[in-house]
Amino acid sequence: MTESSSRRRTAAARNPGTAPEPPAVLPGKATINDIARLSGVSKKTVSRVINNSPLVHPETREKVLALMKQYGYTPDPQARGLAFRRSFLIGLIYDNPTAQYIVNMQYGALDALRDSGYELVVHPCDSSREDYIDGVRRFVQQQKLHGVILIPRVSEDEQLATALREIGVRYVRIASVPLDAPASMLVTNDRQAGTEAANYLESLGHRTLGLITGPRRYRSTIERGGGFLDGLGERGIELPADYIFEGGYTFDSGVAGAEYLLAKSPRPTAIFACNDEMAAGVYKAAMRRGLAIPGDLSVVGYDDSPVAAQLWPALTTIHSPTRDIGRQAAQILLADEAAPAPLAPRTVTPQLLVRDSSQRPHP
Amino acid sequence: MTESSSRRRTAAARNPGTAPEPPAVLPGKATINDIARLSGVSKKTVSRVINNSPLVHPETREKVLALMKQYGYTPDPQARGLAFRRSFLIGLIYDNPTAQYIVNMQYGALDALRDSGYELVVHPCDSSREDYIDGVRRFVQQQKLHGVILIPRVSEDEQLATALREIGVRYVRIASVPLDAPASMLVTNDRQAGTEAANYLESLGHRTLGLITGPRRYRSTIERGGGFLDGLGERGIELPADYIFEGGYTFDSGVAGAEYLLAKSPRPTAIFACNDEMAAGVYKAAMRRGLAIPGDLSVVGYDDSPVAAQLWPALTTIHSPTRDIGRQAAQILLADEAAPAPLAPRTVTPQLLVRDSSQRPHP
DNA sequence: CTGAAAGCGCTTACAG
DNA sequence: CTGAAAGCGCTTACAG
Repeated sequence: MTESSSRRRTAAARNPGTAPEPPAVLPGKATINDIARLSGVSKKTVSRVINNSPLVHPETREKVLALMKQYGYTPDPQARGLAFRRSFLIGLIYDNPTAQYIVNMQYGALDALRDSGYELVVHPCDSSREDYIDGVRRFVQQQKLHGVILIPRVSEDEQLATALREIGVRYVRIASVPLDAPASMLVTNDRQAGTEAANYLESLGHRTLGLITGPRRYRSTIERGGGFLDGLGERGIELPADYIFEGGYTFDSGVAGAEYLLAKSPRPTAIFACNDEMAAGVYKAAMRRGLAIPGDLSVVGYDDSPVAAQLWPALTTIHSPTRDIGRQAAQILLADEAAPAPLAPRTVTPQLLVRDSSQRPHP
Repeated sequence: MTESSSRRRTAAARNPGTAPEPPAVLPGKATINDIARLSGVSKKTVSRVINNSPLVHPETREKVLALMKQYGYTPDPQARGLAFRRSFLIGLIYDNPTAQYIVNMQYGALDALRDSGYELVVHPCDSSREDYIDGVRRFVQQQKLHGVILIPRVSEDEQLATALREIGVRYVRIASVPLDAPASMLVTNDRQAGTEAANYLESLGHRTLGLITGPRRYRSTIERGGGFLDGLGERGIELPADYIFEGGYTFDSGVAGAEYLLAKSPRPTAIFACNDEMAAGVYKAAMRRGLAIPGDLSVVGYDDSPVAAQLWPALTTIHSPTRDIGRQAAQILLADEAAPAPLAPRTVTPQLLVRDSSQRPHP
């Protein structure tokens, strides 16, 4: 009864022997001391219950759990954090990908964090700046994060991964190739998805195709475009180098790529753009030339961003289950550290989503 | 020297008299005790420096500040939080607005939080659920948030605001009308922007116009659409009720609204859609009918979402400085509580952004 | 202007 | 299986 917090308590709570505890909530929020006193055990035992220690008698556990529930007790994350020397926060680190991608990732991560006591802290950064890794390091150390999720393109940066390893924080890298130990990777099989796009267009009958890639320095570019070329190759179609345009994942670069490709002879009957923004640019270029989509030109994008459904005709594209990926990433960070590491990285394969921008070419 | 942390320190650090302190970092992170010991004051004085107390001798302050800098010391937010009984986290609470809107808001808020020691925690929720306020309450109380930012539509919910007031957490509501005390409001003058759209279309010469609104239950709908009607009225144009369609802020509702309006006689020569998604739907309906934009139909949207620039022709729309709004919202939450409350709410007026989807009507 | 003591709500290390 | 003591890194309340 010398615990300071007991001063705030009601008389009933102070004299556990006199009357049954009222189900009413305590004034102010209950603490571990309150639960300990009410259940007649030490706070260390309550702590064991909180932390799922096996070293608690089942009956004791039940009693403590019941009281915690009755009083709506949840441990204070700050106090736990101080004692644990780490917080109950997960960081999401990214450098300016699509808004929808970020948001879906956040929803997914939060799906996994719900009711876990963990929360999500967002940290956008500019990976083109020399000192961005310092910024991430400060963020992680200052907040003593429990773990971080890295999404492309920061996920592709080995220097960042090295810095995080030095700090000793756990992380998950979401990328299109296994860049790290399986336990800290979540692979999106962009190559396979690119192949699927190729197979689909070939099966429609297209033989003259164009490809608009992303910037060469991104792994996703290599995988998406490479998979597309693989797929065509397997089906006996060789895409000449001058039917490949390196875009910048922007709308304008999509316009430029399409202008270039549509001026070629023979003109491609189908274009695969490695993201939807560039595919929207292809629409613009095609329409300006009076080419009908999909009548004169089939277009396939990548990402299934909001614009894909809002273009007319609606864009055939590759759908990546981003929310699900976010959920898995957070789950990996929450998983028991003692669990055995997986032998192979978890892998997700995006799927082709056929809409209205693709059909057989003119005979 | 009986502070436990001193055990970890180097001999040099333990004997401040013997040699000048090395600029080298301490093993592990420096704590308030280290800084206190090194500067020869009590940790309470260091605490005063941290908290900008005026009750510190300038020389003392300088010395402490210098040591803090030399050792890269930053106070532990968890420890401060535990002692302060609140955290250094700002919550962003929202219910499924546009991805770009959320992301811009996050960027803006983080602009303001940079180097402040505060971080941003995101909390999407589903305001159509009965118990969503409980979820927010738990989030705020559990994390002992320093403040929260509410964006539409949760910002329009009086019950939520009441619950937050009861908890005693500060909040900023971003909404199109002043729903609360000026100190906790950030108003986007959607009405004025709607009027601007009307003035613009009238000045181009349009006399037969159509309006596609959002759901009636949103304040933004009332303001955007109302402002548009105001603007037309001021210029002597009365929009008949059957030239107004209540949409749902979705692409499909935009299609439906345009199908309806374009079937009318006389056919409107211009349509104002209260968000860009619905405007994209107008494009689809117009194109299906073989109507050229802007030749046969001018279209104005609202939001300046990514799709606006990616449509063809590029969409004339209303641009709201969302990132700036996010920055201001966070600044309000960080501002000194002792500062005098503003007499009028801060107000931001979105601006018309003319692109290629609007021109004079056919003669 | 400065400091010693007690406390915030938890956990670790040790003992039984 | 359980607990008393000390500690995590700060601040409050009090005293001078």
